[in-house]
Amino acid sequence: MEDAISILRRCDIQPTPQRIAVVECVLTSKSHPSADDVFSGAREKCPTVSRATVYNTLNLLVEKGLLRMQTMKEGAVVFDPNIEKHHHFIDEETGAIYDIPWDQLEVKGKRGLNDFEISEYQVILRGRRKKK
Amino acid sequence: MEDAISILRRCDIQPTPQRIAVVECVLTSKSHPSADDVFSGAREKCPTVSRATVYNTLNLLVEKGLLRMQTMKEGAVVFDPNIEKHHHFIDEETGAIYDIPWDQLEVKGKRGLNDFEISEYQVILRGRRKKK
DNA sequence: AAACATTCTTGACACCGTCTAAATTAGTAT
DNA sequence: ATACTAATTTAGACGGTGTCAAGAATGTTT
Repeated sequence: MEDAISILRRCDIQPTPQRIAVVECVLTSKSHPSADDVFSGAREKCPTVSRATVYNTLNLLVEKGLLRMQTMKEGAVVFDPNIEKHHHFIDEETGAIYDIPWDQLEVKGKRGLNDFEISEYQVILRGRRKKK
Repeated sequence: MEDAISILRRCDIQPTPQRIAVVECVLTSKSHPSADDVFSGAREKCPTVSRATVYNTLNLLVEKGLLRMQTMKEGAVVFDPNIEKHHHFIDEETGAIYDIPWDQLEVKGKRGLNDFEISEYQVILRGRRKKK
């Protein structure tokens, strides 16, 4: 697994201890951390890191295409390290977000969307995850 | 067009001047007002209405099924008076949200979603609206 | 009118995210 | 190494969104 420093270098971002902590945290975290989740995690590795640096770094990573920003939960944006195209399922009871592989849903557009130039899309499903 | 008082009565909500102002505002507003949009509008009809009352009323209306709450814009929830099933298109330049009629897109699920009990879904499209 | 229940307002509060100024750090040149 | 410059980080202030509690106002019942 590529380590945080190489990742940062590959993206022309200077690897500082703070940024390394953020990257390590994002990559090992559950799949859809909020900025605050990352902040807490990064604090453990680098106790002096500030809120502003975490936000700055996350935004940098989004700019460079390492993360996607998703506004799905109320009140807070979440970050998605899965940058492949995929859909999302939101458990209405727990709020958990699950990735749905792109090819498990097929979306077919009918006529009538001529006014719009679509650059991307995704399906957002809501419901309950079955306890198996 | 049904007036605000009848709408409130129909939903077993006591029609007070403040609530009437909120309902009138939501129904005549552009299609996806934020809570703050509604607050500003309601202030014009009822200058003493408070922020808290606007939030309370909007949540009441969502409970009763008169509005849908959507978390699509960053930083703020928007309310959708269109409670028919429909999809959404978000203009990435302007942030404007357009409704896409339900039958203009067809979503077909493949096998593999057995773990999930889907209660609702929608497609979110992003891009640019063509200036015709 | 008195008692009661609803509703509304005000102001305080918590949270998210951004911004700024100042301090620290890293990088470069001498 | 030293000095200089640029990049980065920090702490705290700030604005916006949304919630909450206490009291004031309103309406209803008796």
